Amino acid sequence: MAAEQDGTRKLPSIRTVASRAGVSTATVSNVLNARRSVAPELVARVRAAVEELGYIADHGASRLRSRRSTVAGVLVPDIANPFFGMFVAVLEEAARRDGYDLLIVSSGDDAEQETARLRALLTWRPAGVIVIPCGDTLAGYEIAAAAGVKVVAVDRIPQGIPVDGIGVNNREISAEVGRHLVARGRRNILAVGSSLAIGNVGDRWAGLRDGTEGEAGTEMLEAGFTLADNREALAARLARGGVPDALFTLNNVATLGAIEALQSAGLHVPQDVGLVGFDDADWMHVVTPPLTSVIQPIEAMGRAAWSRLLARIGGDTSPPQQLRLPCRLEIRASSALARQFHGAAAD
Amino acid sequence: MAAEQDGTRKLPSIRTVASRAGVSTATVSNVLNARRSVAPELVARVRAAVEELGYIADHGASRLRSRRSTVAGVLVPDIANPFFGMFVAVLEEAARRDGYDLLIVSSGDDAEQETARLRALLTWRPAGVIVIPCGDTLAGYEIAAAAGVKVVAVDRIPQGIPVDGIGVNNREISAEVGRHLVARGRRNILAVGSSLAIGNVGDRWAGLRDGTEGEAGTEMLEAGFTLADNREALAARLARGGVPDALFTLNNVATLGAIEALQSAGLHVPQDVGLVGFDDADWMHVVTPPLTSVIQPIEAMGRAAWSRLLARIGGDTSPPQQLRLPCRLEIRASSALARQFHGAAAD
DNA sequence: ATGAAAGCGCTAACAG
DNA sequence: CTGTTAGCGCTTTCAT
Repeated sequence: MAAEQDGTRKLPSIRTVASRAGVSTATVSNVLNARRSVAPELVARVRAAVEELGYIADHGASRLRSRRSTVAGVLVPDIANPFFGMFVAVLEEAARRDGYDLLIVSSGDDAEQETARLRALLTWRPAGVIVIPCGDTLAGYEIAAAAGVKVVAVDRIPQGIPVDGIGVNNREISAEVGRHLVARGRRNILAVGSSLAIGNVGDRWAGLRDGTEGEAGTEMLEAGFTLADNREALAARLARGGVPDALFTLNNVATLGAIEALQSAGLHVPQDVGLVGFDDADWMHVVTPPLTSVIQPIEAMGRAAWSRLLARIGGDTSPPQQLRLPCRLEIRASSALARQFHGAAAD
Repeated sequence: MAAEQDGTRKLPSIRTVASRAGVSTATVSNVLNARRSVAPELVARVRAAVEELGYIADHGASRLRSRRSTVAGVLVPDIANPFFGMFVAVLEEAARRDGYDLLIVSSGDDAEQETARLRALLTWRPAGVIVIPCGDTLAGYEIAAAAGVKVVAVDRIPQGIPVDGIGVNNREISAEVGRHLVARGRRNILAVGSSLAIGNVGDRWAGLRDGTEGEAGTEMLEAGFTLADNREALAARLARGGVPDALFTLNNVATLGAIEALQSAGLHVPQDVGLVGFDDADWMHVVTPPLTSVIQPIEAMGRAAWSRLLARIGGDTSPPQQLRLPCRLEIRASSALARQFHGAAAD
């Protein structure tokens, strides 16, 4: 826990500024927050004093008295995952422009941690919280609700809870992936995702079946959350035989794990196995072959999430909204026709 | 700025808990913070009241009165960059275990933003700040110092400022890269980094020259901070002719940009050009060919940074320490011996 | 338009 | 061991 802070020099407070400018603390506050109009001369004196003293207002004290918070919480599964990192970056930019700072915490895809971290966030009395839940039921939602803290869920939209949700058209775009693979001659598709306990995974899996109905066999592999888990789960599946002629990896970790497992198994993409990944990343353009992937509108999601939260903070009491933003399927060589490549290799 | 928060139900305060438990607020505080010993029975009553009311202490108010802060600031160039994302993840884990929460902000590799964001952090009166500076002079350091906020610099260690610094052995490991490339028959090495204004870049460049002295020609290309900048700067350089027989990319963005530029130019790795990158990432194992890269001890850096900061917060007033952690050169195929291919004219 | 004073939720100092 | 009281830095009445 926090240790003593003996080195903390006493900072100038609003009182220091007030006495230096020869005004009351109320006037300083009004100058700094532009809430009531103040005579130009006093404004100048206050600004000068602030400058000379290097005064920096204490947002905590300000929030305590005014009951207005300018900090928002962000809860993501893992800040080290580039997908979430990019999302947080967008969020930060948007929040900053509206004068908010961000408390960012990770749940590690663990429901218990999710609740614990959410509680930790609430101790700072944020105006709102943007959360990418672990599962389909936002653990600890009631706590936030009871605290009057606005919640916006992103990516994974929790069921049966009255919160705004921002997600993508998982099922539709996955159906498109299914049709694409069928059109490329794939007849035996293995979907690889973390866990069907996650709605997104279920939707993507369902979408794949929509798009392949009657045209190709499908199979689902729940491969866990870490890179190592994914690699090993798929390796084990491939070792069991009945190798599929296409893989649809349902998130970026699964995609990387699949590439590793395929390389270990000596299977070639796209000749032996076609590959389409959900989530795009810069490196997917430069692997051999370049990866066909579903590009999520991360920036739009971040901006939408923030503007929704801001609206709620501002008092919007309309019914919970759910927004599904469209993804785009970027077709590259990893899902090309198998025969094309066989022919090319033979020549 | 912050809007009204009309929806904010009034939360139970420490007074609510106290009256429900039939004790004073001081006793509640003592139970919750374990600062003074309290009779077992009262402890039980307080805990029960906390539970029933769903009480969550207000850290802001607590900090205001106690002058002990349990929040730390983190300032990185870009949270979307996986390198920084991983670093922040390590930091978060370490901080959490010590009861601290993290305010995370990005500077966008812009010195002006760096100062602005640092100021924003200080409004929350953090116990300390961990910063990865943009350049070699931590803009706005005085502000933090004046506020008595402890600062630890990571990755890029600022010069002429009395702060603790955690970095890596850039020069030594880069010399090793140089020797490695020479041993693999490379005689004409191009280093690609963001800008020599950054000490790390300068050190890595110097290290390369150390390791190649008299054995190979070297050249430095300052390619900027974004992926697009890097790709284009290198493409332009390659188009000018005099193509080198090896590239040493000085950070992960440069590495990706280099791969893209080489692919566009139709140059093959390692036949035409050998490639070694500073910074490792999971995807570098699965590209063709796998990339030789310098692995930074991110986890150790994060932990060292946190423990340094914690020590300072705890009152450590020893002279500023600089820690240089060792990197490891992971040799893969991208820096293998060039075959008898001769696309690259070593001039 | 400005100032004086109260009080946000909490903990520290002081009594008992 | 426990309660009472003051006050952290700020914003907001309420007077003027």
